[in-house]
Amino acid sequence: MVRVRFAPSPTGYLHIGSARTFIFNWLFARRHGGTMILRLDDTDVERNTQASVDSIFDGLKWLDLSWDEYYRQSDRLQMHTEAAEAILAKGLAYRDFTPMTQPSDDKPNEGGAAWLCNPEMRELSKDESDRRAAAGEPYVIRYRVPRDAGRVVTFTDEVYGEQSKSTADIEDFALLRSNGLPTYHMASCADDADLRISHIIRGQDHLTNTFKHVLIFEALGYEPPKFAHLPLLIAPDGAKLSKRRHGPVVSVTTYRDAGFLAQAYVNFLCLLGWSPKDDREKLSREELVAVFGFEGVNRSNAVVNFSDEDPIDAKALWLNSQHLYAMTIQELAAALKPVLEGAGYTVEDDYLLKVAPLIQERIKTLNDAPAVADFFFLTELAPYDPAELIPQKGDAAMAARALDMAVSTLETAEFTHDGLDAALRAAAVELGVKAGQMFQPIRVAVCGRKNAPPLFETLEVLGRDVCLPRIRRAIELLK
RNA sequence: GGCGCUAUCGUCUAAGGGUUAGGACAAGGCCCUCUCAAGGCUUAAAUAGGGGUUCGAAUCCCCUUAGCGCUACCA
Repeated sequence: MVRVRFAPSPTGYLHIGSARTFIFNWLFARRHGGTMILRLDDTDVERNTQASVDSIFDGLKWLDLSWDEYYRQSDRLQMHTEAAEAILAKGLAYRDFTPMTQPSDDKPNEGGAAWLCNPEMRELSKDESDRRAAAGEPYVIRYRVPRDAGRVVTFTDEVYGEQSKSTADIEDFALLRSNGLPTYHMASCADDADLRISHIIRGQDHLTNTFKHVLIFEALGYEPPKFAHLPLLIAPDGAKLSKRRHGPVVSVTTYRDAGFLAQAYVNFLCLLGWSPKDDREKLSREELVAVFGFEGVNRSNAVVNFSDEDPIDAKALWLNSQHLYAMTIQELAAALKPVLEGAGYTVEDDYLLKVAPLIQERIKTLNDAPAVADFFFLTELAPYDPAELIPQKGDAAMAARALDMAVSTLETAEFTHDGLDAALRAAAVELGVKAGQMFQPIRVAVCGRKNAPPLFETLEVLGRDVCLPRIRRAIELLK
């Protein structure tokens, strides 16, 4: 039975790297008919915030990612503490009464040898330890990492393969803090054991921590789950993504607010550090579930490509456009409606259904829609430069003639794609100008700009009652 | 400093002993075309460096270099 968990600590917004970790867990669970667990690792009371919890839920909701079970570590503290006490009772851990060092002078062992343990505390007699604890002296419980036998801790990572580390290189890490709260290592392992997690899928920054976790599982008398570590997402400068250094690009809500489709963003994130091993780039959620596996996961960190000028990875944008093109008109219209309304336009469903196909392959994000489709919704066109009405290799007089001809043609033409096509082309021939020279002034008159969807469809959707006044107005502007 | 991990076009990646080292994004060009897109074709662009092993190495081994991670009573 596959049971996986995503265990963020609620100390910030939902980071895109965290989102990717959730997605890989989720994909793995869905692929194997397993259980997805969301667990808030909130043992650090100093740094947890409700705002962060909200941001995590917000982000996951937008990405449309679900979970089957939900826990908070803060609700399970007693179990963690008991687990730590049990390890102490077994003699596999000991009390360390060393006063907490000041957080200010904490450059970790810079230049020096690795800190392993304080032998005085490690070798404290049980009587002495019990006496001092009973007297109320504060202490932390440390794991007594086996040192004598030259032991090597090993595990097999599903992504990184065989891993081993000598216990001589593992320090006596803390299990329980002097305030009685468990450390991350303790709480995480106790929960993973208690929740019968089958696969721990998490960032590679935990790869070396895993040796400690294997030791804890062992002390707990629990067979360690399988581990799969994921390469990290990093910035173009090689540093890990941080809000302070890199800004909003690290937060998933940024992409939601930029008009991304959740499925496209999920697709993009999956392609960072994982590959389906064929040449597919655009994959639907179902396709991802069908092919996701650890064999496709890379071992080197992936760069999210952004810059100050282009804050969003170009490939993410391209993938989004691919998903946009793949949508049905109904789906597209539904996604577009709130965006268009947000821009202040009144949007009728039937009308939107006709507009949507015309802008579908002209937008890369939903947010592009208001600018691309404005003339479909504006009662009065925004001011434009009348010079735009003048076609290539033409002059104002030619533009005026074309527009005059357009008016008379459109007064009687059948307002369908084919009808307009035939009528306007015939008009161009009659005028003795190229089709493009005829169409360009009309396009600008009707759309207010040179770049727009194909003319006949556009006129058809807009209708005669909107087109004729706009063209007459353009003729005025030309004078 | 110690320990661990990693290294293919600018970026995401494929190839895991024998390939002209493939694809995608981005960039350039051409085609299509009523503009813009979309689409098609195309150009440029990579195995970090050095040693081995082998008939043959991007691929296996070692060293160097670089990057990242861990080295907290953070997670």
